[in-house]
Amino acid sequence: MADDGKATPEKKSWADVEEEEEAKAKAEAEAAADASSSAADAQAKQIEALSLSVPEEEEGGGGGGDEHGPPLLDDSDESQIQAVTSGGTVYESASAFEDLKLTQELLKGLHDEMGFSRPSKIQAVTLPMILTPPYKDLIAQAHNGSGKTTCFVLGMLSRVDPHRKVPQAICICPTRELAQQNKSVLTRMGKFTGITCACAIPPAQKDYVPISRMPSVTDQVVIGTSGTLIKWITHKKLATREIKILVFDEADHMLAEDGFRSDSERIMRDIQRSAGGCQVLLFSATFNDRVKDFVTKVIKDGNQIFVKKEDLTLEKVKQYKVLVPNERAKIDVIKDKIFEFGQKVGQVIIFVRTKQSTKDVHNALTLEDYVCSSIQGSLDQSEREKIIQEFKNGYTKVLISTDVLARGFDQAQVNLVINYDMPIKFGTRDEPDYEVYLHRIGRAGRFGRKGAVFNLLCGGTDNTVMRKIEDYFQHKVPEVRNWQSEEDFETALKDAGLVE
DNA sequence: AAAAAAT
Repeated sequence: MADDGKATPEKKSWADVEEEEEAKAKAEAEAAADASSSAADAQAKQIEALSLSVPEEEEGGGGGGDEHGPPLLDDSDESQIQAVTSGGTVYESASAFEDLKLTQELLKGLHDEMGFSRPSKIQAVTLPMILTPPYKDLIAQAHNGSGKTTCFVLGMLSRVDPHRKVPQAICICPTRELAQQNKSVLTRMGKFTGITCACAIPPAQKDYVPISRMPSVTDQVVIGTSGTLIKWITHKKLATREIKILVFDEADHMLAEDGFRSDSERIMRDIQRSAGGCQVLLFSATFNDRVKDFVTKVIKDGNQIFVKKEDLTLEKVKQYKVLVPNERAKIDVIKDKIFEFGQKVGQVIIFVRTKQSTKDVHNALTLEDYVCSSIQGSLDQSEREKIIQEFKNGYTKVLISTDVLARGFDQAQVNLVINYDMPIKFGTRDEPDYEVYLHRIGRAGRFGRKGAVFNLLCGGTDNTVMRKIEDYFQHKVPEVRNWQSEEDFETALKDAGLVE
């Protein structure tokens, strides 16, 4: 009966750089002139009650790999959110997938293949917005693990014509792993529709074929990373003429981060030119003020859903500080505490700051016969896939990773996250990367499950970073009193609900 | 002092 969290794969015209700077300056001016009616604020419908209400875990019985549906919405009034949005259109929140005029094939995929019974809150609110003509753009923020993937996957599956063998939907992701994961969700959900999906990521070396010899894409949906998508478009392997819907997963990152931003702009411009525009969906758990301001200027007339940053931390994922005297002690904590307790409870991801650190930590642990694996973006593609596969299979329990897996990676059994290094903004010493922090801890507690996070802090800088994070999210993080005490760790895991 | 994406 104490069987917890079996896989529920949640399952689930355009500004130039200069214009953005201009927009930023303008926004600041506006904000100064009239704080109460800045354009972004006025339009944003802050739906604050969007946090998922998840039933207590009540899964019984074993059953390998069988999947549960998403948590049911409460039968309270809360489940009936009415969002009045841009253009005055009123959308009725969907209390059942049946309310959405989906095809029988799609409903079958949702119920039979995915095991979903009813929409999660973010799904209930956004799906009508996505699926009701006129198809308006959407910027949607919702908590980690709350079911965003299903929103845009269902959006793409509903809007493409299965009978036309031509690309009609594109989804852009920040990492290859996320692209593959999203493709896998879409393929499962669309199992009975006949819709197919191509994954636009660089091939493993062994599968390499020159782009000139690659056949044109005939799949209705293409999900990929920005560089490869651009490559396919440039070489006329991916026609954008009939694209009806364009999705940015982890949109704050894709639209605001250097490198990604220009790629994203490029793809939007291509579609704008050849297809005359299409519905654009932006999804992420994080949109900081700066990015929110930017994206609301890029996607002007869309519907918007935002969550206050103070409401973003997941209640069921307990965070802790662990003060250690030196770097070496971090390894000891992993060995003596995390391997001791953590991997018995579920799977563990250890986040480090650099690629080199993944190797260092991995080696240090391997030297002492601890079994783990590590991943970072410089590994060969086939190696990356193998490591992910082994982790998703549950074959490996402890995975050391750079921020390549910080966003979107969905593995229900992960209920423990270790911040071996705290995330800091590039070029700074003690300025936290709040978004990365939130995404990392969101790897635990998928779909309302319980989880724990241990922040390993060594020295003044780490403490400063942690304190700023607490202030930012207005969330006090308790301390594990003694890093050497087994009891203290056990108590923490008990409080988190991970051990009896 | 950087993760990521890709040529």
